[in-house]
This record gives sequence, structure tokens and C-alpha cells, in this order.
Amino acid sequence: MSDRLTLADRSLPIMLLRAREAVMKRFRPMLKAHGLSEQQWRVLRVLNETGPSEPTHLAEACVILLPSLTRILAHLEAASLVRRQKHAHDGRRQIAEITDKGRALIAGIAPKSLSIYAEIEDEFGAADTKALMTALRKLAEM
Amino acid sequence: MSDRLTLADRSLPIMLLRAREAVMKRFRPMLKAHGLSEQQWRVLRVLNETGPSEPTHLAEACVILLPSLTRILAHLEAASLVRRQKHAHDGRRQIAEITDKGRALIAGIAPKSLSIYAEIEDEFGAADTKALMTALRKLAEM
DNA sequence: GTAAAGTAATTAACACGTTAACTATCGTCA
DNA sequence: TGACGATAGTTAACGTGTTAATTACTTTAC
Repeated sequence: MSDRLTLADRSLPIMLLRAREAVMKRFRPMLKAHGLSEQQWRVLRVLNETGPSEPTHLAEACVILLPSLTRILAHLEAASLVRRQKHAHDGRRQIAEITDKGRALIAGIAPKSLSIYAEIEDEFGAADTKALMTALRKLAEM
Repeated sequence: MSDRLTLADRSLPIMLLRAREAVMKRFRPMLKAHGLSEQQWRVLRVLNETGPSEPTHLAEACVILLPSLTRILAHLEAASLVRRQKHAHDGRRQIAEITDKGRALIAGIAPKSLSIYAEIEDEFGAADTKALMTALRKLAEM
């Protein structure tokens, strides 16, 4: 029975990837219109929501490896969307913070972003979406 | 209530990413031991299972964009794991095929791969895994 | 039968993913 | 206090993701 399915249909990692693609496909046009990569968008949203953060924390929150985040923050800083300063009491650390320009950008995108997300939740079903999120959280914490 | 969760915990794309990371974390050591990237592994498995395929079909099956696949196939061919030949009746197309060496590599990895997958399915629960896969298929087809 | 539109694959350019090595700073403990 | 190990972040090297442009070939329509 499971033999009637292709490899992709039986593989959890591939299905997670495929599902993610289906979701992101809807957000990409919006991001492209604002010149943001998917990762830059994640970083800005987290900074906007949780306030000034250290890169290590940010990397964990955004599911981005630290070497990638180093480059992403450099790009965001060059675009004046993010500002970085050294930690007061620990010279190894730094603190990244969203700028007003960054905040304005996120604020401009937010309505469209929310409506796309609502559309997905509506099509997929509110209860099913909630159940899926719960399952994903459980899987992620294994 | 949803306000008590971080952005990552509310975002479907991020949770899909995080869940995928949790799963792949278990496969990575095995892949690294055999010198394969995650993507190369996907391509080899699909070729091994479905037989000779055209890149366009392969790209769809592996959830890899065609430009990436072009490079991946070049690497696999250089490692003698894959062989390519031109399509008989259409000069634009080509057909990629796994070699005996490629088959042997996949065969050597398969037992470990299956046991890792079984371990995940066992921890997560067989019924929950099945339900999750069904939800992911539905989401991917939206 | 040829020009135009379409299709399969590649190339190019830049951003990110991944691992390892490296730098700078901090904490600890003898 | 000063060598040692740990930690935060960066750099390096290479592979992949993503979009656009390009090449080679086929099909369609006139």
C-alpha cells in the first residue's frame, strides 16, 4: 500500500519540504516586491517583536545558523534596517536592533502577510491548522 | 493565548522548517559518513527507485529547482554515481540514470536510513506520523 | 516551409546552508 | 595572576536556493 506512493510521498523530510514550499510560494511575491529574502524577513520580524537580541538568540529563533546570520545582519545593517552595538559588559557579544526604517518596512508588509496567512488557514481549515502546528511543535522538540 | 507564543511558534513556515531540522539532524551524521549531501541523497534515492528519469521530472520529485539539479547531477556524474545520456527523439532532453556504484552506495545506506526512520516513527507514534503525513500532503497540494 | 512561440537544460549572479577553522573575549582555578 | 578551557561571533570554502537570462532544440501556425 505504501508501495503505491512515490519516495517523496513516503518521506517525512521531503513532505515537510514540499509543504513548506507550498506555503512559501504564496508569500514570495510579497517579499520580492519589498526586496527582502525569506530569511531577512524572519530576522526583521523577530527583532520587531522581541526587541534587541543577541545574534545567538536570533539564530535559534529564526532557525538560521550563525554563519548565515552574520551575513544576513551585515546586509540588513547595510540597508539601514538593523543597527548593531556591542554588549555593555561582555566584549564577545553584540546586540542587534531593528531601526525605524526596518519597523516601517515590517509594518507595511504586515497586513498583506496576515491576509495571506489567514487565507491559508481558511483553506486548510482552522482546526486542522491548529492540529498541524501542534504536531510540528511536538516533532521539532523530539 | 497565541500571544504567549513566540513568532516562531505561531508561524507555519518556521515550524515546518524547525520540524524538518529536527528530523534531518538524525540523518545528517549518516550522510556525512558517506560523503553525500542531503540533496544528492534525495536524487540518488529517486533514481534508484523510479529508474532513469529526465531532470525536469527529477527536480519535481526531489523538490529541487532545475538550476540546482544541473549542478547536483554534474557532481554525481563526476563521482560516477550517475550517468547521463541524451534523449533518443528529443535533443533538448536528457535521461539520468543511477550507476551500479550509485546503487551500491544507496544499498549500503538503506538499512541505517530505515532504522533511523523507524526510530522517529516510533518516538512520534505510528498513528501520529501517518496523520502528520496526510496533513502535509494536503497542505502541499493546496 | 519558415517565422514565431514554446520547452529542456544550462549559465550567471547573488544570497543562504553547512562544516571547520579562526579570532577575540571571558570565566575559572591552580 | 596567568595559563587553560569555554563562549560569541566571524571568516573560509564549497554546495545549494532563487531569479533572470541564455542556448539549443521542437512545435505550432501561417
